[in-house]
Amino acid sequence: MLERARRAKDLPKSFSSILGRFVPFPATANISAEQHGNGSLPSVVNSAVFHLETNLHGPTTRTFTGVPICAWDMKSKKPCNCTKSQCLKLYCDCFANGDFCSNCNCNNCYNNILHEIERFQAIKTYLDRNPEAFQPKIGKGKLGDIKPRHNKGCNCKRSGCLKNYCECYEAKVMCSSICKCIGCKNYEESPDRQTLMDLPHYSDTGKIALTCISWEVVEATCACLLAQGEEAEKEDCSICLAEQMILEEFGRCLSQILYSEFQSKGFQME
DNA sequence: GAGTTTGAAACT
DNA sequence: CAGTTTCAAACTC
Repeated sequence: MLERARRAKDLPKSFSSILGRFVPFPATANISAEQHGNGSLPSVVNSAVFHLETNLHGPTTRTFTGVPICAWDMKSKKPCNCTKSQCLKLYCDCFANGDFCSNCNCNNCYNNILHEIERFQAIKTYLDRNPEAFQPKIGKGKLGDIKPRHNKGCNCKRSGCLKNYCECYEAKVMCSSICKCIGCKNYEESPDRQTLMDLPHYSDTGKIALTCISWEVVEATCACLLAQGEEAEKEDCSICLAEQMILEEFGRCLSQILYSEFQSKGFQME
């Protein structure tokens, strides 16, 4: 995989920029609407990447544990139910996480490849307003802090920050000094919080946290996919075949990633 | 499943 | 920047 990645490093910059879509925001957002719409990007790669994004639900920066250890989450993306936002506002979780909508229950959805111009325009609008609009909400906290915290803090008034209405609680992080919540019970020594934590549903049983997907691994994977896309173009393959080749390459990369992960955790692989 | 509550996002 | 409205998710019944 690394050797393939090294070869792919020599690819033209435009390829790399479009595959930036394969890594989470804000890298995705670096592509302007003009760049995207000029038709110079390889449609084969473009379309395959879209399929990867929509069918595999990755990448996403939101993790169930609230600790964005890696960009990809094993958990499937939760479908949204937007009715009025066209899924192009931050109300929409899919859009806010940098995902396309897929298998959602939304109405009049524009958060898909069919409306990419509108989608990119919306992204651009938000980034102009706030360059960190698509950054993960849970960050590491102040320099030197070990524990993660909500980057903006919450403003809860009635939930005591012990219900999923609260973004801190939902992300399983403590409220911090930047929160403006009233009647907060979401702090380390809180007896109410302790009671909730003792309930069985709180713990994430059966989940596998991927810790091995570093940026280097993501980059290497993207490089492999690019190499495959380029090869497909060189051989003048049909779009369908090219997509298949890229997807198969992705499968191989994924296998290797999971293999390394399981090995590092001491699981026996068949 | 329908209705209510909640708080973030958007708007004024 | 503060107050209000809109929105979608969480929650309750």
